[in-house]
Amino acid sequence: SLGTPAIRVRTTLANTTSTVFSGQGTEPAPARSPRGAVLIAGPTASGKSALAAQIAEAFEGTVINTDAMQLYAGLPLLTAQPSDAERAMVPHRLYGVLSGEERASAGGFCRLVAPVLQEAQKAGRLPVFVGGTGLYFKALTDGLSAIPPIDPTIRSALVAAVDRGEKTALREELEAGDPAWAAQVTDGDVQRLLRGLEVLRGTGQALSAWQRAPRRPMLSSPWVGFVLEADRPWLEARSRARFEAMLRKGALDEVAAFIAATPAADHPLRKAIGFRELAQVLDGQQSLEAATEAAQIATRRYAKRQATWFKHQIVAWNRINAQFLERNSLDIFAKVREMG
RNA sequence: GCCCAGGUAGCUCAGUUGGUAGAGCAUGCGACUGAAAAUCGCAGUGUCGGUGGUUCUAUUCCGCCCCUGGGCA
Repeated sequence: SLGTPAIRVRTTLANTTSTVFSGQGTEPAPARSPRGAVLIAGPTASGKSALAAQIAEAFEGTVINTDAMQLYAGLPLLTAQPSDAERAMVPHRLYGVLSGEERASAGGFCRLVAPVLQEAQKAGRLPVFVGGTGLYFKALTDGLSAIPPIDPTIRSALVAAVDRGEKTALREELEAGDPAWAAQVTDGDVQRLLRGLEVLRGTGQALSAWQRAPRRPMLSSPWVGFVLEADRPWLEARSRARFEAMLRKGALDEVAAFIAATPAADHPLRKAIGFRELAQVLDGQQSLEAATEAAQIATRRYAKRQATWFKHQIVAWNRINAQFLERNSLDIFAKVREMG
């Protein structure tokens, strides 16, 4: 139907079925992958994992996770990690590699990426980064400031101070030591308040000063970025279907098993969308219908935050309508080919 | 049928000793340099159940009616 040797991209819900090319052998899979890297960002449930797997398969690439929650092991279903079928199709890296003892961060992500990237390049495989975490993409393309790791006891001391109600004093400390950063941090934003202070205390230098220094991007070679976009009703219908599919595949049991195995209340996966909602179902505090509805709302809000980020923070990428991936696939593949 | 408690934003509710109203959540928009599926900021919206009365003025007081929940019969 596409006239040329067809690359047919079929998106799937919930990363269930693997997607296929129906090129009947005519698709000229390049013998060598193009140099560089492919980046695919998009809101949840937009079909980016499937697209990434497709591109990686066609260009002999390696899919590299660029999603904070998917970095963790423990809730592969709920965090929508690629299915076994997709993983069998093509190498996937950095999915479920952290226990939760080791916490993800933008810097930690970069440290994880470095060897994976090197390995792919050495093997001549095209790195295909996919995920929904805008900050991680920014770290890849723009780099982070070279702030050394901060002694975690500094953070704990700060958290303890906040718990003691000393926020005002902390705020004053930040304003004195790093006025530029303090000006950007709203009163309610404890997370950024603490970050500013831990850098100040840990390095003796203001975070804003670190940030003024030039940064080195993770990706030095050429790359192409794609941002998937979609109408909200379309996206919402898909995310609803995906959540229901997760439930059918045992998301509730997965959450129960996770809680049993990992009681730590501060485990990062507890912030995964749908976790709290399903935990409440297990506790009998909420019906499954109510939980589904609540998870849906959380997902919608998350998708909006992602869209805002991609719209304003990631400007130079190719915008792709996720609703017509098939129609756009030739264009996408062409852009990947042209990159090198 | 009687008694009681309610009917205020999309939802849950607060409030006005009479001068046409607010919080949280939701929604919309936005910010974003090591927690980012995180964290945070800004912004709508209301015939205050209906109707009659008292009053300069009623969402607020009074009567009647309607609806919801509980109790008694």
